[in-house]
Amino acid sequence: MNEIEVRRRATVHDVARAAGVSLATVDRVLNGRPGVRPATAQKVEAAVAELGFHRDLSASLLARARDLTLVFLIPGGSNEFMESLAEAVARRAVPARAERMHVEARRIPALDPQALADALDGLDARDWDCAVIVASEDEPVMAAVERAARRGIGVMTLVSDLPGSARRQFVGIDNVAAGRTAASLIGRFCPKGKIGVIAGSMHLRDHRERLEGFRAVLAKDFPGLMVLAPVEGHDETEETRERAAALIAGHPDLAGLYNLGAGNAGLVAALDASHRAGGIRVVAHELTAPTRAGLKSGAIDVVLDQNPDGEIRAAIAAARALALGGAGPADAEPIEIGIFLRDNLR
Amino acid sequence: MNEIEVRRRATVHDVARAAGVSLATVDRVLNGRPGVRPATAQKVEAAVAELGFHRDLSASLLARARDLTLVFLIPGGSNEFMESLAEAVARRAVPARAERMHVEARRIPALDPQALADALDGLDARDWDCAVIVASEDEPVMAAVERAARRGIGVMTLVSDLPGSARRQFVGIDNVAAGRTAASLIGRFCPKGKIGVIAGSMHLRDHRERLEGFRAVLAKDFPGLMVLAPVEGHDETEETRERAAALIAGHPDLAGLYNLGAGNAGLVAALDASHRAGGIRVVAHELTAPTRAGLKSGAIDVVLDQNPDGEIRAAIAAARALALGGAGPADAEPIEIGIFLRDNLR
DNA sequence: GCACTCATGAGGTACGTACCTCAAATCGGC
DNA sequence: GCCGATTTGAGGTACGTACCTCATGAGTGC
Repeated sequence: MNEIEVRRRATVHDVARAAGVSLATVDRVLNGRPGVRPATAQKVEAAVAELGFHRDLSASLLARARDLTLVFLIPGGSNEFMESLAEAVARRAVPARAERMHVEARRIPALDPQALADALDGLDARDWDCAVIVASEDEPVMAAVERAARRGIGVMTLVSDLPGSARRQFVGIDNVAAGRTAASLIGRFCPKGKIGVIAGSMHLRDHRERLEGFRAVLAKDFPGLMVLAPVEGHDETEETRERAAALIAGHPDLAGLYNLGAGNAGLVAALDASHRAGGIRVVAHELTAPTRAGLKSGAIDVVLDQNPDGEIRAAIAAARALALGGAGPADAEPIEIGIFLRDNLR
Repeated sequence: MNEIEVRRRATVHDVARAAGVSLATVDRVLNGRPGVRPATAQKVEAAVAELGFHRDLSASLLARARDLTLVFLIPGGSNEFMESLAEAVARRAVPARAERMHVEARRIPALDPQALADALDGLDARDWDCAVIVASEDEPVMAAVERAARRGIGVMTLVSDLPGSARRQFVGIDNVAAGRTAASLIGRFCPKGKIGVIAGSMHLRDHRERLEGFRAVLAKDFPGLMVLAPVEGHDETEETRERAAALIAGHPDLAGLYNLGAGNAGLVAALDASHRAGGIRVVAHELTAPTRAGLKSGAIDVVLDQNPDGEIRAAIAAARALALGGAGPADAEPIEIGIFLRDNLR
């Protein structure tokens, strides 16, 4: 069709020829099998680089009897967004199967670093090619990621990143930008007054980043607003309700509320109970049943959303890319931050 | 790993056994080769349905010497969004190649039904599995889609749909919802006054749908606003500038402006020249260089966006699904409408 | 019931990779 | 320069589908 089409993709045979070794040796190097001298391995790697060889995933998955396996370790609890992530995994399982991928979601205790580490440690590298975690930034998690990577399991982070670890890729939104957007909306909505902030946990990097972006824009562009110290609702409905109720009751001049974590059913309940819903400008995260209800009733003004289906799709695509390239981080396109008002609910 | 994993996918061999025919016959039926009695073909199809057989795309593409080919026929002209679609195709060409797909973008004259029809007619079914068009709703286009489908080329529509035609799938946003969202934003921004509307062409279904949604919400929720008759800028910079300038000059009480087509560089130029930028609330479509500039300068308040990369990715995925299933429309997930203010530019 | 066409079966090769076996070559140490 | 261990080569089969040939089956018209 054109010059690109004419030029055949390089195959393992080409690599063998270019490196001056046999097919078996190329295979040993590519699949990390033992019994190859470093000097020979280097010859092969040089040929791979020179030819721009990339393993043909279709053929590779066809030849292995087994599909590419990918497990999502998703926090449990009353966090509706995590629920929707798990549902998205289930939805994508069917089409993924057509692409020779087996994807599965497992729920683990939320905000429990040791439970996440244990779940990672429990993965057998013979069964799983890749694991996707919603990371909290804690030492046991870092160490478990390291161990999994060493066993040959590619670890990716979803929603909340773990930079500096052995994770191969992060899939999620720019949380600093999300916080900044929340601030710029709240700032336009509220001429003056106090702004309350509710987080899930400061151990979650995504929450810390949102707070950082939020504070930065408010401080710079809206000096008339005063940000209260953030309180933690641990992403649970009831705890978030209590924190929100306390904020509302304790500050009669509360102009805005930013819940950068989950537990939005509790937030809406507290707003409704206070009879000040509609008088306080509220920005929350993730389009779920409670935030939809809040938007419709007017209790919530804006919801910032990271499309769970899109994230799961991106994670699955990234896993394929990892399996294909073997090497460096595939450049994933960033997930968009969705902004939802009552009128553009999907 | 679990019961799904254990249960092998059905193969052509299984289908042959279940239908009580040979492999060759199954192959003839699946690939539409001649020489099969209708009764036999039906037996095979029944077996396919019963076993839930789906052709293994990896193996299929491996066996055909040729990659799956997909051509995007994208309007040319000064329309920046179309430009970004073409760029997105080029970007996706590389990863698509790893999935054994050849994708290519061709530019054709904009708003020229005959040119589009000719381009479709010029596609050889031996070279192209699938074509993606940005359709205008005109008879020559409908007929050409019909002919292409008859030749065995799967046609999909992008951005603007062509219902009732032989197109297999539409990839794009819900344009009625986009128009409604524009109205609900303009409505909140403007207490009263006249609202101007600029369209590209009323032959484009997406533009008609946006206008429909826009008018419906304004009429229902914001009766204080008066919508002027829409003018056509034909998605060209200069023509849009003239139309916008005329609207602004002709209506000193113009409160809002909705450009539901392209040509935004002209819109911004007209606003700047009028010295009323900032005094008129402006909603436009598609995040491109001119709309970004407009957001930053304050000339444009909100941009509604359909992520071109996401659309191209969805189109490519849909093409795979079509090639795989052969049958009915793959249920594509709808493309999200992005809302961008100055502060959440990505 | 003959010649003929058309439908079907049987079997092969190919795609690019994974994984296996077995023999042969090469290496290091002494 | 010999031994034993390690490294390498050669070649095979398999995955699931596409596409090919050739032979044989069934069906048709006359």
